[in-house]
Amino acid sequence: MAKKLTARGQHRRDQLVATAARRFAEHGYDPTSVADIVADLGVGKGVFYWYFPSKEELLNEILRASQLELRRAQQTAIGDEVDPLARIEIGLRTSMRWFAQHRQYFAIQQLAAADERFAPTLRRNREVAIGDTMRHIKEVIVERELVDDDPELLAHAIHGVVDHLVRRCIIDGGEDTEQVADAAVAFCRRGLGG
Amino acid sequence: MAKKLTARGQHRRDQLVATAARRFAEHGYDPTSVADIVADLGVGKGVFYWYFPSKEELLNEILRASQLELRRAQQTAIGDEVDPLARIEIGLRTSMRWFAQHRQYFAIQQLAAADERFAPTLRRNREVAIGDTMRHIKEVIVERELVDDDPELLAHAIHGVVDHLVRRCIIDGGEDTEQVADAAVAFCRRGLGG
Amino acid sequence: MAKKLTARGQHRRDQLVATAARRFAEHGYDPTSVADIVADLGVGKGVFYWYFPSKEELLNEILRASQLELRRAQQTAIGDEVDPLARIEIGLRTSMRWFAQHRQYFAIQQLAAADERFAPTLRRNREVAIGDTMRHIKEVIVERELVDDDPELLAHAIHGVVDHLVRRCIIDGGEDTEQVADAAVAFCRRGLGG
Amino acid sequence: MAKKLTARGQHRRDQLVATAARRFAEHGYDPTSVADIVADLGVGKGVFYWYFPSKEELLNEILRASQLELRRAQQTAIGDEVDPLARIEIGLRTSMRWFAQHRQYFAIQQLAAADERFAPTLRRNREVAIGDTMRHIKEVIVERELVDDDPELLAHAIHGVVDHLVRRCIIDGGEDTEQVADAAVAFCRRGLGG
DNA sequence: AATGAATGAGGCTTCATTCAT
DNA sequence: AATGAATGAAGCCTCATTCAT
Repeated sequence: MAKKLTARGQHRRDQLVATAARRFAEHGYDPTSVADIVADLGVGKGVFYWYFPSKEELLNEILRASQLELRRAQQTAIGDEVDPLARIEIGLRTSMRWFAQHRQYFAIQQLAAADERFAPTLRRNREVAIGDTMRHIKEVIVERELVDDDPELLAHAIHGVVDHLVRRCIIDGGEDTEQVADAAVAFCRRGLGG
Repeated sequence: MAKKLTARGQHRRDQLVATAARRFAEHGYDPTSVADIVADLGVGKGVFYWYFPSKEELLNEILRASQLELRRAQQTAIGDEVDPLARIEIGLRTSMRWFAQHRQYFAIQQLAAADERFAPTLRRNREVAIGDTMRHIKEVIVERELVDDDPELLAHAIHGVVDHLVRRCIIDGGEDTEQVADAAVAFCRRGLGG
Repeated sequence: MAKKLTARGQHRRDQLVATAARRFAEHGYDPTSVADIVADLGVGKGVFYWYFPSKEELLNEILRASQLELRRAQQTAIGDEVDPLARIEIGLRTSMRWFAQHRQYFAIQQLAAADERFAPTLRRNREVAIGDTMRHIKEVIVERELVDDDPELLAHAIHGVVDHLVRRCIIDGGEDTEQVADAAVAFCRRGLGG
Repeated sequence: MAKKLTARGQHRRDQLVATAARRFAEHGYDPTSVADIVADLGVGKGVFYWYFPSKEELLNEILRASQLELRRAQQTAIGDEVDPLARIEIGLRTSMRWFAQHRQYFAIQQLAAADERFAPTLRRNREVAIGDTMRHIKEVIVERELVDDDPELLAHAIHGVVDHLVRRCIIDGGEDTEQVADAAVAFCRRGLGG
């Protein structure tokens, strides 16, 4: 599937992804042309199609890759923590920090969410993410015998809190990431029946 | 500014707005061409430009008009209610019901939010909406002597709750509007220090 | 051929001609739309086509009418002057004054001269004008026995002087019409062998 | 600013300029569509925009380039001639021959002169050309102590003679270029006080 | 691995003209 | 006489994609 690339080729490819991600985040998907992207790097148009089959597939790949990165960051941070509530807290804090540091990926997700062409990729991403959170929540429910709660709904609620606070408070509002994360953690712990 | 329109003209114009809104909501702004819109109505392309100066301006107008409609619905529902907390509750319930019934406008707002071309219009809309809510919140703060709280932040929080629950629970999740609204009201009343 | 018009109709028609002439002179023929013209008068588009069969025909008419007017002014000024050289001088002075006072018609002639669609009308106009001048010149030639000179060439030369001095000195340069006319007269009298 | 072009690219570009110049000269600027130009060469529409940013800019470029060419021809012809009057004569003859051989550029200048979109470029061109002539005239004035004459006015007069004789006698009238040039030279030498 | 060149469909918009009322 | 509405061809330009070198 994936082409073998030389070190130089991998570098070029990374440059293209980074440049495209920046422009997509700043101006949107359709308003960003392939010509814009390659012009930013000062290379010819052929380069783009050497590394990616199409502009649409590039955005799909950005969406998949960014989620993969975030997920790895979460797994590394969680390590072998045994308390499920603590794992949720770590995951949540990691998400907020990661989006605060990679704002273009947050913007790209918002933009893709309003575009039917990327719905399948986003749906798959969301299912994975919700599944991760749900596993922790189920353990919490078992531990605390909260048999009436729907773990999927709770997972959605947590993601909603993260999503909204990142956008309005951190990105738009410029507030301190750690403080906002503290508030989010407090809210979600209570929300999970603390 | 606004052209004089006959009854027939007003009807055509309304048809164009409705058709465009539906297609924008379903497929996005850029993927919807003016040709698509007029083809849906079986009229010539010139018709579009008789009523609107540009495709971009049409979406701006949809954004402004939809907010105006929602606001009127809220004002009618609030009537001369004197309790500020009750006014907030009515406004919130009205919003959720209105978006549940006019889902295309919700979709259009999401789509515009990811597009720099519509940022000015959305910002103006948001300032008006936040201002409305803030007026009620300030009265609540005075009544309850909650001098430490920032009314603007609280207003944002309330709008965030409405926004998110409408999207994930009502539109995506298909849950019952009144039940979701009950939850939102409960949360926001507690959030305002109830 | 020509429609019977009420007094009010004639007034409307004159307004349209004047408005169109101004816009043609200022912005050119193609860049001036019928919509521009009627909008200037605040009337509907149908009005234009009530009075003129097409935009192209309107410009043709402006060209013919303006030459007719200028010619009448010359004939009135010449009256029954018997000296052919004096008639030429009067015609020349009248031309320059008339163009100085009706600059839009000068601009329209320049513009039409660069447009093949109006070549036939302009050619007919020019033939009439050259013919007028030639008649006087022939008398001069007979009187002075200048049998070697070509009256048509001399007529062209005179028109060239008028044309050029009007454009560069009067219209572009803003110099005094009478002084420029004096110079033109002196030059042409010498040019005719004075 | 200017793109790097391969030999093939430069050839294509030259073809486009030549084709466009011919059509502009024959039919005018607005009546010539980009589709016409590329169809003449049997290439796709995109080719045009690979080489030029817009149709308007192409005409501007033609105006600038043609004046540059003429000016070079004059400078080459003048060489190191020391007599200013002789330099004026050489410049004038070169102009008339050049326009006789490149009639499309003469037509394009006329057409641009009636179009406000090209006024800035034409003004700049004219300033350069008038400046060239003025330098020679000033020397003539110093040599002959003609302190009362305005060099700029005289330069305009000379250009007017060239302009008019080229149009009416050479292009329209089909007369012999050298004979017309002789007459122009004689006239201008006398005009400069010979 | 990369480039400049080319394609051609399709997008937005304009406009002369026509027509029902 | 006049209007608002409509038409649809045509214009300029963009762009994802392909290709020869």
